[in-house]
Amino acid sequence: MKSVIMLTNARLVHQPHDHERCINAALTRAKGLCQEKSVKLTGTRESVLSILWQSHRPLGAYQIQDQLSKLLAKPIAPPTVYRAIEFLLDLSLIHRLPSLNAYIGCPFPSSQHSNLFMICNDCGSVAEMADAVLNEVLQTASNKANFVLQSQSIELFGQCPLCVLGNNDDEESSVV
Amino acid sequence: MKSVIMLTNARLVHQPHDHERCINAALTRAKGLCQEKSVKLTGTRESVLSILWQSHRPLGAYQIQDQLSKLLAKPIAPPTVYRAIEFLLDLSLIHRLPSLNAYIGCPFPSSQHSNLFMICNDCGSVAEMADAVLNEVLQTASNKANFVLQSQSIELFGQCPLCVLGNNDDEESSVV
DNA sequence: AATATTTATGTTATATTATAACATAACGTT
DNA sequence: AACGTTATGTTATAATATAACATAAATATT
Repeated sequence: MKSVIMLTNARLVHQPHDHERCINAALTRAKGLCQEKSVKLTGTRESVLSILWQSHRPLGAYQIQDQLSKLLAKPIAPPTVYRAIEFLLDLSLIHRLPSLNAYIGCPFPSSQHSNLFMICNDCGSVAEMADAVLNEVLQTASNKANFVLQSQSIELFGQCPLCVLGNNDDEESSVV
Repeated sequence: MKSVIMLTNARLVHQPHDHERCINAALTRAKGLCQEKSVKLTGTRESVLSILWQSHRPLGAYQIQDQLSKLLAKPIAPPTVYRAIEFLLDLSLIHRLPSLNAYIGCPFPSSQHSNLFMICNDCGSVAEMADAVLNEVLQTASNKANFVLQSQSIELFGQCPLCVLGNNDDEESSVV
């Protein structure tokens, strides 16, 4: 029996929505998780998380740096950014998308799940999905090869529903 | 009806074998494919492909550069390497592993297949697998989200059979 | 409260991966 | 041979990431 059949933020990502709720929910989750784990969500870390949640598009480390510098109104060096990223990655509050060298907020941290991402080649939006069936298939495939599966990175590239419909006129700005 | 149920080089990768055959087969396939497509497998390109086939471990661009410089006995600049890489990637003679910023020879180019890689965290070996069931599941997942799937990158990390058994003493050198 | 210890951040420098831009050479066609 | 095309050489630099050490802030210990 599986605890999770499927979990995704795809519908949310792929249609207009009250994005403030996404941001608030993410920050609330993060605070709870940090308390739970007795680690500190410092100002810098919270700022980076909040920056990553400004949209459903991933940001590169140096994009984060730019925004963090503006937000804090002082110059920020790369190590500061990468340290915050590392902290957030460790808690699974964010994910790294290896194909893009970019980072994105995780919509359901603390739930055990595979990281499947649907990346829109047009607008750059990224939706995450956890699918029990997929995990089983991957496990089965690994078993066949006597490979002991420890972690995985699944990136799907294509067109999101909005871009398929062509309604996504200004693709660089339309995805919140 | 599927043309391919499952295709993998996992058994080969994960056990001692006559690796010369791997190399020769890869070069032969490459020549055939290039002829077929009327493109040229120049010396540089063939050298890079051959370097990538020296083992079942991926190499970074600058590792390729080192080896290419030695092989050709003259200094090689990055663009030369990246051009050869691009050429080989376009023909699917090699793959890029985004998580590793590294490149590896493809054991079955010209067959339509998803790129699933099983990457050993211990010895660094990489086996490739094409699985029709997996592709279906990914297609289904995409459909559920109205996402039009165009391409994918699937990387599995874990322990290969040899490393699980602990027989892989010198892990850096044991995987041919 | 003062001190020590740990944790987080600042700072400087540099490693690693990848590409842009332009020059030259090799090749194929007429 | 002259031409256009394709491939490679060359130089410089962009983009991503980390090492190493210094300082500061927070927490614990006395």
